[in-house]
Amino acid sequence: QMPVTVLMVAEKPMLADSIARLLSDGRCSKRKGMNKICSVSEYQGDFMGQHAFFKVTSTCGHVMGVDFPAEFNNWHKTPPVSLYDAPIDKVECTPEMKMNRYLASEAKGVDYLVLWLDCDKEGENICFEVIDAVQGSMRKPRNVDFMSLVYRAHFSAITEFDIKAAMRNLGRPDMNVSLSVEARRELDLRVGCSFTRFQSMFFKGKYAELDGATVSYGPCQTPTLAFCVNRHDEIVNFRPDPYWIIQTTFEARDGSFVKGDWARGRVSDPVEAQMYLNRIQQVGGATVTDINTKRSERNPPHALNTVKLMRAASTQLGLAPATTMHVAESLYTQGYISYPRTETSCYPPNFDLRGTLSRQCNDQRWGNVASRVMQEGINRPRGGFDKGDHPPITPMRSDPGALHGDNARVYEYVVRHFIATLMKNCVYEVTTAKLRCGEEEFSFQGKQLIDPGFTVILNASGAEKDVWMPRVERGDQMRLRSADVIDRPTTPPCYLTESELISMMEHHGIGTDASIPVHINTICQRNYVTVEEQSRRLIPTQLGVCVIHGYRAVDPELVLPTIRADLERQLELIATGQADFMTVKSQAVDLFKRKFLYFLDHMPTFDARFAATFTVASMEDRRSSVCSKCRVNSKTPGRLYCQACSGASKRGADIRSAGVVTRGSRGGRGRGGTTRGAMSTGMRSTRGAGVRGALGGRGTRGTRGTRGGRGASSARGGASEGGDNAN
DNA sequence: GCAAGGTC
Repeated sequence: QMPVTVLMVAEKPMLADSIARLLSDGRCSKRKGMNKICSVSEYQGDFMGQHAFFKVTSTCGHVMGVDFPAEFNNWHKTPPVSLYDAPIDKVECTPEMKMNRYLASEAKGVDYLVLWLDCDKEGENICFEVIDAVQGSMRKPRNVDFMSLVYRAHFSAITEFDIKAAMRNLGRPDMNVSLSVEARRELDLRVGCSFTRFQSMFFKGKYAELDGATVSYGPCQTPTLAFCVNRHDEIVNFRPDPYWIIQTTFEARDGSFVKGDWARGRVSDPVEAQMYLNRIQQVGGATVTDINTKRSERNPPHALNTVKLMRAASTQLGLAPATTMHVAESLYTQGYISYPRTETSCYPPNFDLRGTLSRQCNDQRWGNVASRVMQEGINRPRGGFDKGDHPPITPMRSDPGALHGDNARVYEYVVRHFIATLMKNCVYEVTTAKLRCGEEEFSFQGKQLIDPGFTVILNASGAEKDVWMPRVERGDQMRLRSADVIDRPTTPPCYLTESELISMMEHHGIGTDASIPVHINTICQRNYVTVEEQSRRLIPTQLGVCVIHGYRAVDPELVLPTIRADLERQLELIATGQADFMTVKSQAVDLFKRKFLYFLDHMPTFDARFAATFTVASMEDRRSSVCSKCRVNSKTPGRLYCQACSGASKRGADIRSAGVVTRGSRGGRGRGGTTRGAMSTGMRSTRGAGVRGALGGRGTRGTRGTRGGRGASSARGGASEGGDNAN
């Protein structure tokens, strides 16, 4: 009997390898695929009761991407609003990989297809990309529905147990889930590109400091920026609130001094504070009324996942998330650490904790701690979540001293974190003494470390330290050595740290573990924020602030962190089969199209924030060929500054330091003129036919009239919606 | 040239 051939496809080369090894009990042979990136592992076995020849390979993430047809990618010939109705092409993500051709060639003459793509929405979508790629070359018996030859493996961990169980219980790929991803991809493209193109063209040449910058919008990047600007606004709008405290020093029996914390904390009236001070000074001493010792413990951290690594590397190593992931990737490919992109924060049940730990026992830096943990026995960590993607990030082998720089530092963190997860709680005691001074109460505290536990290896900033306090007993009398009224204003919050921003993004479901560093990079590259070197705090530039304030004035929904969650909720209806793909998609496209048209109508409102911040590039300025900053006669036509100076502005220096503007009458007219100009550039089209004639095709007046006429109710609906939202 | 999502 001839064996059947089964093609199995995973989402990344490394996974194909693992799956083949696990399913074949290590008896598989491996060869390189024709695209040099993927490989094929082959083995013989059993499939549906038949003798079978298995070929396990993979894609490399998505096979296909979305884009507009070439003729829509000319910014000047395509009105941005037409991107809401434009056709969308699927193009190969990475043409060099020739992924479609590769998959088709491996599928030649194959009888069955088993899809091992990641068990998330994107993975379900890639399933159908693979199906499209192989459908033409698989063997198709007559009178058999092709999809009956296609199976989907559902697995939640890359372990022998899970993978073999998945193979025994194969299901089918879920078209609805895939369609929900398709809808999201389409929407992100239409919305992101339309707003970005329109804004960039609107502002082109308008303000000196912007200098032709791309003014982008995106459903992830913009809410991310909004988090930073929110904090900026809190800081700017902060009004210090004065308050008064009483600072006291008491003397213990042994002659040592200790500061007392006033039970009232603070008062808002200086006269009142003075009154209390007088009373306290009259009493002149205090009695210890209570001593209370409380035991506290801190748990070791959960197993390390991507988000935690990025946050720790930002705060403790001062590395940008993108840098951290780049370094982690390189450590992974060199075999130092496990796969670094994972959401899972607990070890799988059969994880070899002891083996992993034993490989660290000879290291000079932490070997003694690792050995001690080996001897005393590891503390199996509790808590954390298994997201079913990959095991947590752990060290795989020791470093013989070969690693340097950031590689060494990230590796060290991964090792220290791993060892910490296997150690005991940090235990300490806090002793609080209460004092009575007439009617007033004070207290002071001391802290004693009982067992440092995991904190000896993970030198986190919050490591518990001993805090000294004098020895006192209940009933002790303590002399008041000093008492003063101190006035203190409340202080504004600090700018967001990168680590806090990552947490907020994760909490609101903005981006994924893999895309969070990308979005943070984007808002830096677009000149919306700068990162303070030491603290890694994100400080919005004037441009960043203008963009967010502009949207808030027109349609605040566009920058809310919920905008993505709301969309995902709609898409979930597609995924669960409760709603039709086309219906939900066109509703969402329609909603954003209305928002976009509303935005166009209210461009003067949006622009007002920019006009109040930046210098209008006058016509003379634009015609002049002398750079207005360095006065060198080498300026690119149409730009205010020469190449050298505008290069500096691209790094953010200019926009940050941009002064407040000159709003002359000429500037006002100039702005109006530019507005119309940009609008008509955006709306006028000679190629209206394929693009829903109503929105293109006519002159400026006609366009506005036509749009108003055709979609008056919807456009107005958008308007009132935006208005309601503003309240 | 534009978004966000995979992965290398």
